[in-house]
Amino acid sequence: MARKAAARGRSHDHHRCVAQALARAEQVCRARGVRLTPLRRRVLELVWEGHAPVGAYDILDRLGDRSRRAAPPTVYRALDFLIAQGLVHRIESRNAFAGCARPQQPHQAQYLLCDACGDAIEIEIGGLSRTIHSQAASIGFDVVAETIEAHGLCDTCRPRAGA
Amino acid sequence: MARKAAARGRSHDHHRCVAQALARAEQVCRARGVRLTPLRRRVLELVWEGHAPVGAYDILDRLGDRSRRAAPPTVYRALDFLIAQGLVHRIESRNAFAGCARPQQPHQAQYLLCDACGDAIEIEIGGLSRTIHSQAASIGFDVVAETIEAHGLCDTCRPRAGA
DNA sequence: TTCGCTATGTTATACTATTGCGTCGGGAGC
DNA sequence: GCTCCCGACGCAATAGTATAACATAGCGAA
Repeated sequence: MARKAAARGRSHDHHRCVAQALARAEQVCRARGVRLTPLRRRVLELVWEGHAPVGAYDILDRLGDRSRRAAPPTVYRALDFLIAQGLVHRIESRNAFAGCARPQQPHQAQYLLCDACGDAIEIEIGGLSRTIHSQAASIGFDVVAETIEAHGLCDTCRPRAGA
Repeated sequence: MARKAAARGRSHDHHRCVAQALARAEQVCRARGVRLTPLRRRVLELVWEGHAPVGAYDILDRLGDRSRRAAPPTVYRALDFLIAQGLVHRIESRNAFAGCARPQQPHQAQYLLCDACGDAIEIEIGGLSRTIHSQAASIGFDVVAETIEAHGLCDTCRPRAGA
C-alpha cells in the first residue's frame, strides 16, 4: 500500500487539511445535535491521516497504544457513525474509508482512485447522479444510493508509469 | 439474501437465460483462443443461477458434491478468468459476482442493484463513462476502469416496499 | 521423451466485518 | 440526591471474504 506524507501532487500542509476536516466535523455534529465523542474524533483524524483511503484494521492498529489494541467493533461503530453523518465515505472497491471534504450537504460519493499512489480524489459531477436516476426511473427502478469509483492514475503518478 | 427462481419482474425462462449465456461464453472463448474448461464453465453457470450476484463462497458450496468441497482458490481463479474475459462482473458493493450479458465487447460494469430482491440489472449509459473520463482528464487523471453501482428498489419491489 | 506451460488441488493464513452481551456514564424525571 | 433509561464503548467470539505458497496433473511442442 502506497503511503505518502504529503498527498496528491503538489505537497501541501496536511496538518491544516486535517484540522479543517475536524473543525467541519465539530461544527456539523453540533448543528445536528449528535455527539462527536473523543473516539469518533480520533477515528476521523486517522481516516484523514492521508488522502488515501484507510482500512478499518489500519485504524485499529493506530488507535491504541500497541499493548492494548481496540477490538474491531470499536472502530466499525465509529465509522458507521461518521458515514451516517457524511463525514466519511466508504470506498467499496477497496474496502476502505476516506474522509469527506464537504460533509455539510449530504451527497453521494464519487471518487477517482489512483492505483499507483492509492490516493482518493473526491469529485462532484452532478450530471452523473441525475443521469443515473433518470435512466433508472425509465425502467421503474428507484435509486437510493450510488457508488461511483473510477480507477486509474493521478496526474502525479501517470508520467512515472508512462516511463 | 433474497433468492428467486424467476428473476426480475415478469418471470421468464431462466434456463434459456443460462443456456444463452453459456453459448455466448463458448463462442467468445473460442474466438479468443482461451479455454473455457469444465470448471470455469460450471462456475459461470452457477453465477448465472439467478439474476442476483452470487458470493464466491456460495459458488464454492454448490460446486462439489457435499462431501469434498472445493477450496476457495479454485473458485476465485475461475472467477478471475471469467472476469478477465468479461463474462462476469464483480459487484464491489456486495463482494459478489454477476454474469455479463454482453461479453462480446468489453465494457465497464454499470449496475442497478435492488436492495430488496437482490437482483442486479446491468445498464449501459455510454454518457457516464465519457463524462467521467473527460472530467478526470481535466485534472490530469487517467481513468482505466469504473465501478458504477446504484442501489435502490426495482420495479417489482418498489410497490411492495411503498406499502 | 523431455520440457514447459496452463489449470487445478491443497493447506494455511490473511484480511474484513458482524453478533451478542456486559458495563459505564450522563441526562430526565422524580 | 436517586433511579431509570439509553447511547457509547469494551470485549469475546465468530462469520465472511480473499490470497499466498507450493504440489500435481495433463497436454502440446521441440
